[in-house]
Amino acid sequence: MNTDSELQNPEWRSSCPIASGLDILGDKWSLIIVRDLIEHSSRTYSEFASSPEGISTNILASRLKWLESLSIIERINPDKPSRNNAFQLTQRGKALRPVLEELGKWSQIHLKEIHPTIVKII
Amino acid sequence: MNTDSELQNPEWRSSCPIASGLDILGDKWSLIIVRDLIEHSSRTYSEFASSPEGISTNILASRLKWLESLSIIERINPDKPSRNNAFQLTQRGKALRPVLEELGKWSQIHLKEIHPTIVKII
DNA sequence: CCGGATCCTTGTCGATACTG
DNA sequence: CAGTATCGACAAGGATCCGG
Repeated sequence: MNTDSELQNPEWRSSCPIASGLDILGDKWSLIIVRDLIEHSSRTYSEFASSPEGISTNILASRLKWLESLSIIERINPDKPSRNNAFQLTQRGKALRPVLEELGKWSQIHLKEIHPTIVKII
Repeated sequence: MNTDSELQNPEWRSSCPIASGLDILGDKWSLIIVRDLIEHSSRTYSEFASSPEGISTNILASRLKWLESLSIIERINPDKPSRNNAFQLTQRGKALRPVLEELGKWSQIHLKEIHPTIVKII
């Protein structure tokens, strides 16, 4: 998904909106990052890393770059870098909330039999 | 995701519903299969394979098994096998429709600048 | 033909160690 | 603290083969 050359240049499998959304967000981590930013509104690198799902640092860095290049997230302080410079959702990112809400609702209803300890978070 | 030993036995990263939904559906192909079954209500192996996204046959077979083991899809004729035995959504699978609708809406609005040929399908 | 299984190559993931 | 480097494991993709 994210060899440097592909940053900001996704490969579209088709013109279907659903497939195109999955071209960008169809992996195990991107929407977890968005979820964290819906819950907390602002998050640093190490706060992402401490989420219970346990993303590893290289994957986290690559996903943050990816989502930033797509204007789904942004650095709160665009210049002066790194150290304690947290991320937040853009408008485009905030608009993903209904997607995550519907997914969360579906999971709570339909996964509780096979995943007994599932609980509401968002 | 789908070594034989893991069929029907997903690994849950956390108790968060969103993360759990992504544990099952967070890849590039599973929701494409669900989308096809929302559009067409019934589909054979080769019909899936002919969708514009171009899934390869080994990935398709593995995802169909995976989704079937999770009772998201099912064979229309449970016994008498294979040959032209199409798949359909279960209730659990049909309940994913709002998730796909929200994703499709988001993509149409927010991806059209970077993906000019995006069009509505579902 | 259709529904896969198999083989092989390439790419991506993920753990851990390390650096500015 | 915010990443990058490295390396092994595994998944994706393409091509081809096979049984009914």
